[in-house]
Amino acid sequence: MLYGIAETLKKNQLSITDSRKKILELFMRTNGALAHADIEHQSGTEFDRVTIYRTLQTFVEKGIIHTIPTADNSVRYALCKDQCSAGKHHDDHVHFMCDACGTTYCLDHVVVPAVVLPKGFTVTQTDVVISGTCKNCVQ
Amino acid sequence: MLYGIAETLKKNQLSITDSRKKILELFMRTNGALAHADIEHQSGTEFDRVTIYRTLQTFVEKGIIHTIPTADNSVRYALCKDQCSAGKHHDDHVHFMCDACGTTYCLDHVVVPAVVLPKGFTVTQTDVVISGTCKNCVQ
DNA sequence: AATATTTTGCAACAATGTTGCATTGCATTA
DNA sequence: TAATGCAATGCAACATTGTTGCAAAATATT
Ligand SMILES: [Mn+2]
Ligand SMILES: [Mn+2]
Ligand SMILES: [Zn+2]
Ligand SMILES: [Zn+2]
Repeated sequence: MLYGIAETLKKNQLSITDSRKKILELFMRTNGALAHADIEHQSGTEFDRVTIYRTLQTFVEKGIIHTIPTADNSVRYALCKDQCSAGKHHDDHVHFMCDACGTTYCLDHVVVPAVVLPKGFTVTQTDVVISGTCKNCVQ
Repeated sequence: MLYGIAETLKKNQLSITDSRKKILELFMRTNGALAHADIEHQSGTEFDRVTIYRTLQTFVEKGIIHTIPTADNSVRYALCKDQCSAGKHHDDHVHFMCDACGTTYCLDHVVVPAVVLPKGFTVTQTDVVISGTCKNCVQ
């Protein structure tokens, strides 16, 4: 189920470069979502901002990571754990953002509830974003 | 239930200025959410960008409008129809964004479903953002 | 009408994101 | 393994979005 770094890149027909390896590795060892600034500071090497933008965009297109909508409209990314592929994301899980520590979690086992809409509305995608206190911040 | 423009401003201890009147009026006659750019172009008078930012911020603080999280992380605002007040929002309704026309709806009568989270997680706020095709765009 | 308080517009800045292009690095093939 | 073609990177320049300080203007209060 879990693939290595080079393996994941190859499987998605991406050439193996230093930035892609380091950024993907950071996602794999991180518990929670990452913002652009996190990647800029924690990826080990100092990559150009533009390179990071382009790498993230490529990963999203290939179905390696997904973006997360947040209540404060900050952009965050997390690894896709489902069977996502190029152009087709299936990340139907709930996202949780802790008000105390700021961590954003993918709650992969919490299924998004079905919502009944008024007549005439067709659903393509449902995003559930919950904020509150996480399991590490309760006292 | 529906208050006038000056009335709403007074009730929230806001002085009645041209920008606040025009921007609040725009919200009241608009069906759906507004982005900063919409307000800049449709408020009738050309207000400074900064004035618009500050007016929106004030309205959010007073509970006159609320922000809407979107899948594409664009910032949108809509009138609060519930009993929101300074510092306390109660906009527990589902938001819908049409992929065809771009309109963002507050579905005031669609209640946000309860979501059961893992042990240790405490919920403060649940946002449900649905995208798809709206009632005006189905063919 | 005079005064005190708020709000506005401007300028300057910060943060975030995009594009074009020369240089560099990766993958392929000989 | 060396030569080649193609893709990715870094840099510069720019665009968009949002923030802050401050003088001038507008609003509220007396
Ligand atoms: Mn996720
Ligand atoms: Mn709403
Ligand atoms: Zn936490
Ligand atoms: Zn529509």
